[in-house]
Amino acid sequence: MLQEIKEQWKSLIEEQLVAYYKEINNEEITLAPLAIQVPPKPELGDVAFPLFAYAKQFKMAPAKIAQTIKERIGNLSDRPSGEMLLAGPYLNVRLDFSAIIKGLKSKVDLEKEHYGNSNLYNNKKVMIEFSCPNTNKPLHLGHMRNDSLGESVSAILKANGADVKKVNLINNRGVHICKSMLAYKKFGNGETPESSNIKGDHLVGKYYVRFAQWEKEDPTAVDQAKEMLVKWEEGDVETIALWEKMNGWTLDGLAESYEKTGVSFDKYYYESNTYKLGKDKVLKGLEDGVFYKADDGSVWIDLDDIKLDKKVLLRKDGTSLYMTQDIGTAIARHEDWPFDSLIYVVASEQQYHFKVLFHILDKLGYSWAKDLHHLSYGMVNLPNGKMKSREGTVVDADDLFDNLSELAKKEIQEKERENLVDGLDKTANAIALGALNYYLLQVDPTKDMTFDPEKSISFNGNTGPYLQYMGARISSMLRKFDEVKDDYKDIEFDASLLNLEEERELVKMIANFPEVVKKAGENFNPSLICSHLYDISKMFSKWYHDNKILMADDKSIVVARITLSEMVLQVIKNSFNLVGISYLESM
RNA sequence: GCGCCAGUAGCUCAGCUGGAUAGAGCAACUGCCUUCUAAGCAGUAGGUCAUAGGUUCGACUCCUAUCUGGCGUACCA
Repeated sequence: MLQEIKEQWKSLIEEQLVAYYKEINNEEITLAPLAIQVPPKPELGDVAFPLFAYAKQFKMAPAKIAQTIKERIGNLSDRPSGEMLLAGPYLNVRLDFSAIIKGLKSKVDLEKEHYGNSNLYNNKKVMIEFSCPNTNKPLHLGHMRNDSLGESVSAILKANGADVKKVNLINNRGVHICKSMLAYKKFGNGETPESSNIKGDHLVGKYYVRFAQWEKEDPTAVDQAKEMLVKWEEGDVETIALWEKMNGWTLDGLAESYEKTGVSFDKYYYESNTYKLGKDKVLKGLEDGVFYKADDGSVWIDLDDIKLDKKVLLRKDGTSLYMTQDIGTAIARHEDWPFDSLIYVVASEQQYHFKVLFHILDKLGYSWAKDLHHLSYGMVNLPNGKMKSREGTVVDADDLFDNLSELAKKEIQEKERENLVDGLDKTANAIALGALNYYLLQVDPTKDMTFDPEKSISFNGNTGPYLQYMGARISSMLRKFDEVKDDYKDIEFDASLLNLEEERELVKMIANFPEVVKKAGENFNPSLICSHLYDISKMFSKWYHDNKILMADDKSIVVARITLSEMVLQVIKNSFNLVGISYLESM
């Protein structure tokens, strides 16, 4: 709606430019397409058309061109609605909003929770892999960024029409897994999550750390872990039994964490199930001459054709590696569910790995290798650098969440809103999660980010709770309106009453929402939703503060403003769904 | 060494694919609760957009070089 009118103005101005040029030079001209921009200040209008680009061809100052075109269009009897404003070299238009608002209202009313959705990925089957924990330790902040991104991008892709399948890959085999097993075997004394009262993933993590200590004392430790892996791949009964027990502990613990943080999957893959397929495919590739065998028996690929070095695919002892497993997993997935696209949400440090993986799959002759995409996200660092488990600087996911929830709870109690809220713990958890997700998604996914445990996640300012608070205030107001609704039965919605600057801005942001969703979908970028969400909330807050809505003197104005508030709330709710923030009716 | 990425206010981040006076939040200071939730609103202060060149009517944005930092280049994942 808004977009169409902008386009109409654009075409008209382009038309007039051509006509004007012909008039003064008596020849045809082809012009570069006119740029459509948004003026920096609302009082400058709603759309801006910069005319710099034509100065050379016209041999005329852009301001002069703008003025002339404005006059020419002014003389036309038939032109799109809106008022032209001259701002030096810019020809701006202040749009007539009543028609736009009406159209927008019926669209939002009709589409409700689907408002903003696009058909960008209609009929596309998109598989998205994220989280992918090791079964040797609990989740930390890095995983949380991964999980937030995975969930959010999934929701955004769905909103853009895709058929999305969320998959997890449990990294439950390899030397590192054997490390915690070995340490447990040596130092565990039969301890269990029940006997120690430690959450399973944390208990296993304890032995992973224990291994690191032992490794320093005993130089044969790593070799022992490697031997264990060989035994594991041979199916040694005792090793497998221990492995199953400890994996079970971790997975139970992880399931609990996922549940708490709103993370879920349509399907789980386990490397223990796919590595063999990977191995087979590598051996097949060896037969077909795609790979080669070194003297010691290890299998390699030469990556000279993509200007990289060589990469090992099977160890000399025959066991498989990360790459081998990922080859098998990808193939298994495409067989299970032939996707149009598979997105791997994995940290940027693994860019090389995926470049090579995609290349290998292509070499093996899988045509869908070109549909694989690595959504590479930046690291989460601490103020003094990287998180290091050995130095105990890892920010544990469970601890972080619990701390935030506790803070939220205190805040509710301090405000004496315990009884006004829909369950103290429930609300506190929702606030903690909203704060966390918004914090992690606000930043451009591709960029590294810094997390300061002391002060990073707050509940004031540009934060999740701020947004939830705006939602709750609108919700509260609408409830109050609902009680007296009958008094307004006969009042019709009059869009022309919404002509304050803030109201026009809110309308523009509502109208713009679908484009934001689409762009976020194109770029796999939830931060775009976040900033739009913050902008509209902030604008609403200012408007709400400065103007009476429910208490406005004129009944027609009440209806107009309530209607606008409803639209804003719908956009806020729909945005929440895309970035993992729960909508709270009261907080 | 080579490859990829980044450098914007004291701190954490935006900056719409080259346009108007570079914006938010936090922290600091100042106002505003007999009015729809003060987890709020408004204001003050804070910038040589790492540096130097180049392209252009116009550069935080594009190009080149330099400096700084991160990551990768494992028979770890």
